[in-house]
Amino acid sequence: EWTFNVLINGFCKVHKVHRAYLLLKEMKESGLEPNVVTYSTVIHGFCRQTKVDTAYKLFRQMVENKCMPNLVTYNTLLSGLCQNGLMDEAYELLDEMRGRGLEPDKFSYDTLMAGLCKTGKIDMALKVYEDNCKGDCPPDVVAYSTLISGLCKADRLDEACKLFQKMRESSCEPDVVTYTALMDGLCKGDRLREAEEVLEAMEEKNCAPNVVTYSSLIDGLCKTGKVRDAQEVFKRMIVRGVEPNVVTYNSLIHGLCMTNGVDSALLLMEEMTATGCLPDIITYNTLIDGLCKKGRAPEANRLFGDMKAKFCKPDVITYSCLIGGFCKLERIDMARFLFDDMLKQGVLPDVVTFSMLVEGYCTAGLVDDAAALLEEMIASDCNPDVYTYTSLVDGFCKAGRIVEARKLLKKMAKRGCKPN
RNA sequence: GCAUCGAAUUGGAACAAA
Repeated sequence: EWTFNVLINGFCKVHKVHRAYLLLKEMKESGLEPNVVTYSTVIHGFCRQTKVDTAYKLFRQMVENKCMPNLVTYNTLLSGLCQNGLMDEAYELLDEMRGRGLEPDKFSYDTLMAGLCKTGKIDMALKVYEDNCKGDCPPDVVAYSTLISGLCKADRLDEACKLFQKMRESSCEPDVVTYTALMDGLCKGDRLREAEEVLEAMEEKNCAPNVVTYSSLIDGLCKTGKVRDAQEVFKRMIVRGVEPNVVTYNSLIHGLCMTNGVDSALLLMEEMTATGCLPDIITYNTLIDGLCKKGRAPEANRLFGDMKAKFCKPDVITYSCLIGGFCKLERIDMARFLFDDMLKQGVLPDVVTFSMLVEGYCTAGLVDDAAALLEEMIASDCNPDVYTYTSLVDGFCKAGRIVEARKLLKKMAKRGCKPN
């Protein structure tokens, strides 16, 4: 049994949930009953593939087989719901567990708070925290890190700093995740002085920065226009024996692309490959976008070919960047070709893809085609947003067709999209 | 403890400016 569980967990960890599930069935067929750990492991596997409904099916199956879910099982499902923003269902599940006499533990609360932060309900997360401060499940380092990260993402940096302070007063030691979350927020908010203080505090506590800490710092520096400094940090991390990973490279590549350095960025991709760090879809998308923004869509198209040759499957972002790139060059034929190609490849265009093409048609003077595309979009169940409408309104205006522009303005309001 | 929680990376509009 133990052997099966270890093996099943291994398959889940390498994203082979299906094989894990087959093993579970094989176990049953050979007369060995899967236990609560087996089920929880596979449920976790499904949850991390965002297949929550499949996870639920297995959950019901385990109950049918008279295997009682425990706290870990519930927490696993809870996490699956929270990661997918299904907070109402999460609360229901919490009630259900209480009903079965399973009191939520710190894992449950930490999971819940993470879900609330992720869905923008940070104040509710803070409420959970405050209640727990009074109750018998005091916040741990994970709770604090979750909330600090959430406050940062909600642009509430001062509150994040205050909470960090409170944490230290409450004798709960921050760890590398806590420091990194706060430093990341401060960097992105362009409060570098304070970010440095956090790094110094880390050093004092002998808490070593890891690859996430450095990557986050590099990204923050890039996003606030300090690519040179980011490059210095990149060198420093290597000196200190922390190996850059694909995220580190991607951040720097993005920074270079945004600052006239697309060619250096391309070189950096070569360099990463040479050091055995393989580019992923984000690397390719970043570079394709960088080239497109510089009016170098044909080169981006070649990179698009490279990525496919390396079995990196283009996604909706890849296509959107390319479509935008060719629209910018007013090569609307090529843009449309790519749009049809993505449909053929089974990649669904989203509101961004459509909007770029609508804009492309407009700038190429093909306002009627743009209007037709808007209809096509609605027909394919993709809701236009302010961006889409604004492009088309602008297209009509620039073509001197003010009456139609006004009509469209009314239409968008009628469709529940408020003009800004 | 054979299973559950927290931190980093990619795409779109108008106006103004050139």
